[in-house]
Amino acid sequence: MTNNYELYKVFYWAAKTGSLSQAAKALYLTQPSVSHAIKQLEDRLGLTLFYRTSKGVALTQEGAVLYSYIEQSQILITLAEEKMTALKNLDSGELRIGGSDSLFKHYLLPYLEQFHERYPGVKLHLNHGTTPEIITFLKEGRIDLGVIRMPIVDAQLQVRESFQLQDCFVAGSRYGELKGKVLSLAELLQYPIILFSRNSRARMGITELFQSYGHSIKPEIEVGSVDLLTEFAKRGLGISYVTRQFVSKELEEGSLFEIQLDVTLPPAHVGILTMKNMPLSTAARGFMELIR
Amino acid sequence: MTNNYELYKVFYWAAKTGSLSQAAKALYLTQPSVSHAIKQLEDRLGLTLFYRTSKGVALTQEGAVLYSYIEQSQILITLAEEKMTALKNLDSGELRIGGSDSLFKHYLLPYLEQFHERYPGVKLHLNHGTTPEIITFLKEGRIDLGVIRMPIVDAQLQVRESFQLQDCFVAGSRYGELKGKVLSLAELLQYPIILFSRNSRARMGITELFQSYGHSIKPEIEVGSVDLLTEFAKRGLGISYVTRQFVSKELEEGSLFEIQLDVTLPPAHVGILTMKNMPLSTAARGFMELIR
DNA sequence: AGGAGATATAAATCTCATCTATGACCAATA
DNA sequence: TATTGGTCATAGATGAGATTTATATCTCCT
Repeated sequence: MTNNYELYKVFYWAAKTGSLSQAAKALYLTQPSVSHAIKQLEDRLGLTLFYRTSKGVALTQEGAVLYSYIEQSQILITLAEEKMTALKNLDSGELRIGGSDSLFKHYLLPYLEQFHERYPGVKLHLNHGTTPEIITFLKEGRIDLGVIRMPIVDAQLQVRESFQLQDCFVAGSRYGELKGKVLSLAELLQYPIILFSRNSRARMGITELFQSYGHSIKPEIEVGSVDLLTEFAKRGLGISYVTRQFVSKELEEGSLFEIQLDVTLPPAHVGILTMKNMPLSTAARGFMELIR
Repeated sequence: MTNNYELYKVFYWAAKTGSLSQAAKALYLTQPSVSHAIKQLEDRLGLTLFYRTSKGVALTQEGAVLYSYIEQSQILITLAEEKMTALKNLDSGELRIGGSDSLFKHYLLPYLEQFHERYPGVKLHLNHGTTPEIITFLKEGRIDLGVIRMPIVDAQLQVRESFQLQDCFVAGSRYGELKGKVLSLAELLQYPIILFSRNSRARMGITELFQSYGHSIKPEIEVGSVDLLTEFAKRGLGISYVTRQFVSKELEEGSLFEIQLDVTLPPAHVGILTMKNMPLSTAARGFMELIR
């Protein structure tokens, strides 16, 4: 059955308008073309589909049966095309991003707001998780892009470096005497240290750094969120290792201050992860462009 | 939007099989052809529909949305094609016949039985009515064919003469003395006559016939069905004017006998009516062939 | 390293959908 | 009754584009 589905479109319009000429107009064809197409369909099906009269065409019984099916089919295709246009124009669709809590809150939020304002039809799905989880989500196709702390080495992933983050140690008024001083790592370790929980990338980074200088950093307190790091430091429970940009408000208002060190803490980068060799959804592409 | 719906068929199979090569096989095309078609569809929609991998293709988010619509659409087309095949083969469909009660019962019944046995999937619709009603039904497209008593003159109708009917006068044992005799019309009119009701064709025919011989026939009793004509004659209420073929059983068993006349009653014909210049449904064509 | 599978690309081919031109038919006018 | 304006059908010419063949590229698996 090498049926050309194009014929059904012609049939649909002929039946709908009750006129081959009108169908031709609707399809931007000529009347003989439509006439020929209908004849072809009739030949292939082995049935007469229309009565031809001097003022148009009318469906036969059998044509009417066919129409009841084809009409639905055509409506679905029309809906599909509308949906596709909507997806293309970002009037519809969804954007699924994976990232850590803190990155969402402190880094992505303004972009997400901006994106949502510009494309209110696109649904946002934010998936929180650790870096390995994010990568798994990405590989399983459950998110369109991941936002994580660099570096990442994975052959399947496309990485785009974005924003630069600077980590630092901060304290509250309880340790006010340290303001303005420059501490060595050994001196710093005299004070109670508050770090993010063990499995985070920032934690791993700072642990390695201290080791490379011959020190071992053991936190007094371990917490599970950036907010708690900030809160604990403010209340004088210790010195927190945080990302400077994530506490800029506290630094400005003076509820926290940065501890100067005699070594330079290496900057970290935020990386935007996508699957290599896989096309981005239109929504994801739109978002990538926005944060460029 | 000069969208070739054929592309959706290709898309459907590519998505369904998850492989352009397999889709090509299913569609009796080559792989490059399918590859090209998909690319074209993607270009027209402005969206990427598939991820290409080394072991086939997989739908993108947007492709999956499209598929949800197209799948339904294609299924409907498949169903439509199956239905059309069934209609063509008379595994399905309906046959709508209009006719008089007596013609159905005495003339059409065996054909209808035969037709139903041969094409059990075709539904039969029998519409009873007078000749003018039948013609109206036909012109309104409510029946496929009409079975009526000839003659009919109507430019819009196609008439096919069929069976020949012979009308005659019959009586029961009450008038046994007439058996074997040959009566003139005048003699016949001495007896009470039972005729079919005024609007029937048979009634009009016999009235005209008597008039052409200078007589006027006025029935003692008028009835509305052939069955009553028979019953009344049997019970001796008068002499009924009936179609010989419709009372063959009674003539055989002797409960009625035919009255011989000195004039010949003209035979009537059964005509099969269809609309001129309008294609017959497959079912109707099948039936016409059967009763040839 | 090589083979077997997948898809992509390029250029040549040829089908067949479409067009123009015309005919035939019908209905409603003048 | 002839005319006009609408319908669909038919025939032949044409050209766009679908399809094919041949080849490249890539990935996975042995």
